[in-house]
Amino acid sequence: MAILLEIYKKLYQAFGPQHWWPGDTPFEIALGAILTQNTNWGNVEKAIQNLKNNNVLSARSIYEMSVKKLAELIRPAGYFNVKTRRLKSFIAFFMNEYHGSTKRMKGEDTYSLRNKLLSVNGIGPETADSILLYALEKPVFVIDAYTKRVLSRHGIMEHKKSYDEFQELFHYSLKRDVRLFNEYHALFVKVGKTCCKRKKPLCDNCPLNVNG
DNA sequence: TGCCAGGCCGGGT
DNA sequence: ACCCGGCATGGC
Repeated sequence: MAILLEIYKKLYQAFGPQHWWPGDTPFEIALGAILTQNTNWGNVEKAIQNLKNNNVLSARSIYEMSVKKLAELIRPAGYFNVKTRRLKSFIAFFMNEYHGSTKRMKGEDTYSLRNKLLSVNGIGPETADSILLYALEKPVFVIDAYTKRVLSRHGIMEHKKSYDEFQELFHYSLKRDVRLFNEYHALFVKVGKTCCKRKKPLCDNCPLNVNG
């Protein structure tokens, strides 16, 4: 299955490096992963900026913050009531299990850490894997709506297949490399935003269609 | 101006 | 094991 590597090369040639994740620290990346659930990244940036402007972008600060205050600050990210609960759940887990230290969290075995993250209310497979890959630099491939759309539209895998089935395709086909997984997922988002959009059945000058 | 955005949960079948 | 409604703001 060298096809996945071929696709990667074409996307990289077309779009270049994406410089992900757009966040300064592992903790900020983890928060961003929760805030961006089904949400435009631009809105997430506003929420994170609000936290920064109030000097509360830390586990301890958010842990001690009232629900009302947190909801107010992350409001631009949408679903703010739901996401306030989810941020609180994640940070309670983060404080209890790792004393608010991303280094400690990073030291845990990837497989068991993933299962623990999935047990936190509000963290599903994509959010867990985004934290593992982009915040903790674990070689875990992130599947999202764009990945499914692009692969299904190009006949690589049926859209209805599960998250785990899509992920296995990458894990079995590619070298487990953090840099590769980082760039590849970011490129799926890029191509999904630019030329593989929802309502367009197909697009000309798609870098994956040119030649073959 | 309606559609879309880097999901996930809980209840029902 | 799937299917679905709910959750909400802001940009185009």
